[in-house]
Amino acid sequence: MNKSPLTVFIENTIPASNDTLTAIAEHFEEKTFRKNEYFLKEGNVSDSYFFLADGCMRAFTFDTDGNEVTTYFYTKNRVVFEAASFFMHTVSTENIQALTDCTGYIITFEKLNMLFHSIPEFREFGRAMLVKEFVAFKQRTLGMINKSAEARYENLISTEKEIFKYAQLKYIASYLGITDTSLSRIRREFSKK
Amino acid sequence: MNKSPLTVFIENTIPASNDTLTAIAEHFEEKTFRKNEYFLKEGNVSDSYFFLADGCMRAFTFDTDGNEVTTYFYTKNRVVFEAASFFMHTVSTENIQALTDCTGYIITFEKLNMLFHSIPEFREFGRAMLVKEFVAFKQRTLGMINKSAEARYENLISTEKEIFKYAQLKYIASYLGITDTSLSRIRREFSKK
DNA sequence: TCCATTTCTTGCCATTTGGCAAGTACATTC
DNA sequence: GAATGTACTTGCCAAATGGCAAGAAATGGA
Repeated sequence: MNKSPLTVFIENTIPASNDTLTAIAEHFEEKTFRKNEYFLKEGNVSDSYFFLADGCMRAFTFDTDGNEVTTYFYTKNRVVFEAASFFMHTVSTENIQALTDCTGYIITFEKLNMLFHSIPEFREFGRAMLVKEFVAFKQRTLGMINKSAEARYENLISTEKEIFKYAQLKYIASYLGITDTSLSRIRREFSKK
Repeated sequence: MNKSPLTVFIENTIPASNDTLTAIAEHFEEKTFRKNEYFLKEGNVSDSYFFLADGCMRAFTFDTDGNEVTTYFYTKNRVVFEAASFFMHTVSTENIQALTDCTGYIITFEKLNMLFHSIPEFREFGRAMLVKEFVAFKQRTLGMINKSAEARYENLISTEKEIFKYAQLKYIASYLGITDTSLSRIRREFSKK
């Protein structure tokens, strides 16, 4: 079983010896999701931490009018989990669904906690992953403010081109906070340039 | 020195005995900020954790066009710190400034860490405060999406009325993601109802 | 391969929000 | 209390975005 992308990811979060990294990685299990399958359904607790080795997922929720709103896209070599639910053990208001067939490595909250206790170097990982998620989320959010829809689109396509390969435009539109109609028009203007 | 609001706040984050709470509170120092004084300036590291007993502060940054954007308002009985900078020890891109004269209790990152080690019950506080911040930030953000400016305004005035007592409308406008002109018009329509 | 379904695009027009500039209200200072 | 400055409001028009419906393109079965 080749877990190399996983160990690289762990190493980027907290430095550790190769032996330790391998030992940690051993506790993850291979896991696949089929296209459209749910990683997390709202109303449940997000109690798994999933390293996405290949494929694409999206998180979404519903606004007050009942419209689906995509809140995030997960791509290759990133982890998938809903931090608020995961760390608070509260039910999630978000859904996470596979946009393509996905493969990766999964571990439960419980097992992860066990590892924190048994492997000292790994202890800081829990906090580090939380901080990482938070900072990324905040930057993403602040980077969106006070920009036109077109600017947000250009930013997304230049930084996350992969998403456009897998996600429907209507999902991308709601992620950008606009309608699919508007996104279509923005793309037309953009392609003229 | 009456630190009661502070101990109540700590207790709400992690349950602990009264003696422990008092012991923890003892390590905070009284601190005041004058109106317009900065708690944090961009380019510096947010290394203090400030419990705001009275007054109002705001966080702001600048968008790509150089316009000031208010990102948060801090009110009575909440804590003030910039989580990303605080936990990562990186320089902050945000400013935090007092909107009124403020009083409260402050503690440094270093001292807080010391307390985590010396008071076992307090250990989880660091993680808990991070999770709390994250969840609050995420809810705030998601609550804003796909709502009209007027709906965002109505939501703010009903949940955070206090802010309107202290903050200039132009700050509130940029927090809501609109211009002061638009906010003024929204308020006119709103007051007709 | 053909049909049905879904996704995406487009035209038309409505609504929301912004930009600017002028005017008003309010506060501060001398 | 007059002068100054800042915050806020308003009118006018422009720009951005949305809503709807129809059509085009892509996709997925059978």
